[in-house]
Amino acid sequence: MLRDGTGKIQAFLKRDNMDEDIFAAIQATSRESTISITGIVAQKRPPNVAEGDPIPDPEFEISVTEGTILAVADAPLPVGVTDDVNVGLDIRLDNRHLDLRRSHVNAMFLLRSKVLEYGRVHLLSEGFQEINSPKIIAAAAEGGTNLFPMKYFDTDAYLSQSPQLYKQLAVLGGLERVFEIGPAFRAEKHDTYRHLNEFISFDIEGAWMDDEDVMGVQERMINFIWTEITENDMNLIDEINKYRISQDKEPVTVEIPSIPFPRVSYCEAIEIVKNGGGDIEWGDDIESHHCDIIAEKFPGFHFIPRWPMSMKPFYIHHKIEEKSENGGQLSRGFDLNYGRDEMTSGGQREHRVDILEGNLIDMGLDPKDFTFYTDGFRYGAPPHSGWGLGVARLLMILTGAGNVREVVLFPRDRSRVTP
RNA sequence: GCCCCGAUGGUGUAGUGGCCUAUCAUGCAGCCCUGUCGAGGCUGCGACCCGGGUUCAAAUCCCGGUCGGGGCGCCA
Repeated sequence: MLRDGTGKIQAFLKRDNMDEDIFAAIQATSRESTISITGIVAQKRPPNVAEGDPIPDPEFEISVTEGTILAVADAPLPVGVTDDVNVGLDIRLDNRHLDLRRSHVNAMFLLRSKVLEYGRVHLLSEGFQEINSPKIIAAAAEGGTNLFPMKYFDTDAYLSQSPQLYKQLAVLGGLERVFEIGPAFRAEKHDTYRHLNEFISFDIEGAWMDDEDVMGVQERMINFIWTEITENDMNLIDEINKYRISQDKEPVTVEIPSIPFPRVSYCEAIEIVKNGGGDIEWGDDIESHHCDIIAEKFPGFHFIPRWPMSMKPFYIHHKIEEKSENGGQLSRGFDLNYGRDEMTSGGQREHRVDILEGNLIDMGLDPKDFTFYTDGFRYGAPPHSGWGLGVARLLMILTGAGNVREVVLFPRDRSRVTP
């Protein structure tokens, strides 16, 4: 059996058709060795089937006349490419180059490429342009998460944890609608199925748009991706499902999510969690176990808009008249969840520099420490909004992967920096 | 950072104090057969994470280490 990037086909060897030495060499070579063959493509002899059973579609094979062994594979293989045995994720990742040869793994990465392609196509169609922002930065672009420090010649620098500031500066500069697909680095010691220390973030930012506008962009983009996959790429889903069925796992289905996605405001979400028996109060974060309760009612994509301002970063916009029933200030920040998992966080940004500085003070921060951010807003700024989406998390939904590591080529987590 | 769990041939596993010179599958080696088609048959190869301890006896119990898994926090 031969396999290359485009599929697999059986090569039929017969002593009479070829040189005896070549026949013996190919017969004797190890699994996964790389060979080149010359031969005639022919329809296979039909298999014997029991009476009454349908005759399968004709298949093709190559009747080999010549061949060369290009590279011999060592044996045994550290991970079986065609073996029936299940292999642990850690061993697979140590040998990712072999793991990728497994057809369902290969299919997952083809699908990943398609998701990025369709996302791009859709954003371009809505007038967004692709940008690239620096990943080496001098200071935090966004509060909260820990940064990886690095040496930049003689000064200290960090790996960027978000393109947030730079995509905003691009919008302020008049690029109006921008998006970026790029890496983000977070020095958090988390260890879960949905976190990595390096991940690819799908980010957009648009001028003259509010939070509702960019939620619209997002749901249309996701709807477009799902639609295109349904129309063009079900062969990849089938390949994944063939494997899943062999492992007694439920096959994945691709159901195009209808738009608009439900909006479950933060205040409603709190009520749902409370009514579902969760211990939560207005002003608390909605934690994973709370999301489980919400997901019972909203198992698919759903937005959670209008978080309390106190829980969102200083750069999120708020309208002073938008308060909760208990008088708490609401914001224009939102999340997009799928079931229990957070896919996106975004919102309308604060474009007024005096309010930006007021937000910092309200949060107990010193505006002097954030001039790298606020200085960009001193010369006029349009209202604008945006979001960041975890690409691997989206892929988890489509592929049924239980871990983001499955859909990231060479994942970087707390305990893995190789290969 | 917190809580829980695990480590047996290359890979995935069975085994909870003596029945283990350790199970099964896959793999590997050799042979036979074969238009077989991720084939079939036979024979063989290959493992109890490391260091201490308890015990007449440890894969199995205890302690420490290393590595890994799951959950939480935080987030995308």
